Amino acid sequence: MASAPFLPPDPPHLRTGQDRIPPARPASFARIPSWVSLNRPSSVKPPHPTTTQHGQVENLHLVSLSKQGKFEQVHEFIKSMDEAGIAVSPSTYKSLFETCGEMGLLSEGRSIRGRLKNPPGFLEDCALRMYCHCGSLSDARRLFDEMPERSSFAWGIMISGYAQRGVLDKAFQLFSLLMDSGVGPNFSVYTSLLRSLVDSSCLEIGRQMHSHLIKTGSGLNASVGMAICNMYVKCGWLEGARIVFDEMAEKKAVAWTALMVGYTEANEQNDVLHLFMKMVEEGVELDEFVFSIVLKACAWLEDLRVGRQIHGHIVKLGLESDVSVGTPLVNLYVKCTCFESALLAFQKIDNPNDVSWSALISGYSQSGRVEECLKTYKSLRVMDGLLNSFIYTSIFQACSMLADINSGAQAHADAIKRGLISPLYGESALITMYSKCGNMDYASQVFGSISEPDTIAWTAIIAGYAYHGIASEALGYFRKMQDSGVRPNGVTLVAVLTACSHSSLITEAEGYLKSMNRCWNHRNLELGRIASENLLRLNPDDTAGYILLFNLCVSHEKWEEAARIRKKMMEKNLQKEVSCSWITVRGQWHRFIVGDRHHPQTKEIYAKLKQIDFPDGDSEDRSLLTEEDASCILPERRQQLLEHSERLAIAFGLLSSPSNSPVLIFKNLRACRDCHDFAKHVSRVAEREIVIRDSSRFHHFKLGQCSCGDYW
DNA sequence: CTAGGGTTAG
Repeated sequence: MASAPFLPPDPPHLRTGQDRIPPARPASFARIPSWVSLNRPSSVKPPHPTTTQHGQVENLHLVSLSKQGKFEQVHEFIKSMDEAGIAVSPSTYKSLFETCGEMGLLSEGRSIRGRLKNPPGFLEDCALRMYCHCGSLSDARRLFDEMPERSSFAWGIMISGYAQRGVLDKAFQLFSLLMDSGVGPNFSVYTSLLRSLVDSSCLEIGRQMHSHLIKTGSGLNASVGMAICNMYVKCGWLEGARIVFDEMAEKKAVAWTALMVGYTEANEQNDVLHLFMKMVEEGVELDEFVFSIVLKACAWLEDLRVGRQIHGHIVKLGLESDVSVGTPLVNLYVKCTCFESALLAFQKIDNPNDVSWSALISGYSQSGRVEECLKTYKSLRVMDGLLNSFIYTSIFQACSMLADINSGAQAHADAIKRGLISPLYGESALITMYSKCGNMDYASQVFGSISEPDTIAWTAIIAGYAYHGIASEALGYFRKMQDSGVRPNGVTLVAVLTACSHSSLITEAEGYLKSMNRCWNHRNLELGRIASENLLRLNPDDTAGYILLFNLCVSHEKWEEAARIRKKMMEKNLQKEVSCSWITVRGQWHRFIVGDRHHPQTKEIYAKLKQIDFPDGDSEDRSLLTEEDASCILPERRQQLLEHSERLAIAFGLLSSPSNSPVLIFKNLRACRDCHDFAKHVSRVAEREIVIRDSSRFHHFKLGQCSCGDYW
């Protein structure tokens, strides 16, 4: 082997069995694998035994090795070529530099550059580009400074190198040197400089570039115009972008899209729609980019009417199946809470990608279709490349709705293995998931792993402890948050107030809470009517607005008014959420609704309820009526009270779990007072710890007492 | 040279 310098030193994939390569013989073409000739420019004729020039095969082999990243072999092969007196050709060097640049192999690139004595100018440019691609601006600059003469390419490469890495001062310094040097700049210098101006801090220098271009008149072609417009968009100066845009001679869809992106980011969604209408009027050819951005604007505005019109346009153009159009369409319908339309739009997509799937999955979780959400996720797990960190964030959310620690922890572990936990987004969702599943240890572990928690992450952990009624921890985190300099928002304060309701550690917060409480305690019907009137004017379909007013009327014994409100809800087809409770026993789900008799152990469950023999509740305090309580006021509903879902779940829990373990129940709505009393009673007579997580918090019942202190 | 998906509470 060593005596055959032109042959691959180590081509294991060529060897079959004991097949050996004959020594000391020029390359056998039968043994040159097909990939040698791959990716050759068409101008280069494929080698042929009879017409091959000296060294051509070896050079080809070298290129091929480098493209496979086998640089150890590249060096060995170069050495053997040297020994055999075969030259490495300039085009091979060019290719080697390109590969090193693409793969970021700086030291390989350096050593190859080191072999060159007096290389031709174009090869120096290639080496320069290689250094820039590898991110070594110092190597690049050294080479640039040593060049006896610099082409306009070299200037462009060096300036772009600085610009792309955000070293703006050096980029512009060099640019002014170039202006003085007498070498005319090419367009790519301008566009790469403009492209490097990416935020509002660059606006001033961007304006200077713009005026320079106008003065010299050197670069006012379409692509430079586009670059200026984009620069102004990124720098947040939409007026400037608009002026440049209006002056463009020929406006293709790209230019419109760039400006629309600016408007969406500035949250000027109506301007996006106006631009779109103008495009349609002017007959601009619409592409998938235009639709994706205009659909995003509709989603923001939750404007279903316009959204459906645009959908119609998309269908006419036959773009419905395009993944770039179909995906934002799915999202539009999700945001407008039209889940059926979202699903239909998804089904029309030809090749849904991970973004499409994440739009669908987040739609499932946002519309509470938790089981479909998890089912879809599981089906994606066995496919390649369709899961991403967005999907996992939605999955964590779904698991917190289910309060299913098993699925949740599994998804968490899975996401860790795949490296798909999104910083802050996924982490905050995990904190909430573990909190809602009742495991504050895990929740705080996740929080502790975040290097720089933002407002939302802090809020998530505070809300978690508040949810569990552990005020001291919640307030401790709130103090730490303030110390860290992260600003709380309205949501944070709601969480803090929730925590405060069990503590007088922050007198101000307590006072605030008390003042809010007094309004409810006064049971001011007149004020309540005005408030709900306004609330319902904002959103006529808001169930909570009706329910609150209904409860208020009930507490004032205004039965007829209460009935009218109910009737109105029925007319508008607004349904209150069906109350249900669930429990997991040995990994199995058991779900109950009021008066449920579907469970296979129904007989035993009702027998157990009877055995507990809790007296029919007659709570005199109607100020804390929940939605369910209110319906219990009506005599025919009173019987139902005895069969509320959480009672069924508790009874089943007592029957089916070991007598020394706590019974953990989940409920989708707030616990009613009678059932709360029932749970206290059970915890005393059965001497069992009972934990109920309702829609607002955790309740830990022990020996007739509840951790919530009867406040929830 | 332009696009689409996800986080906290009541």
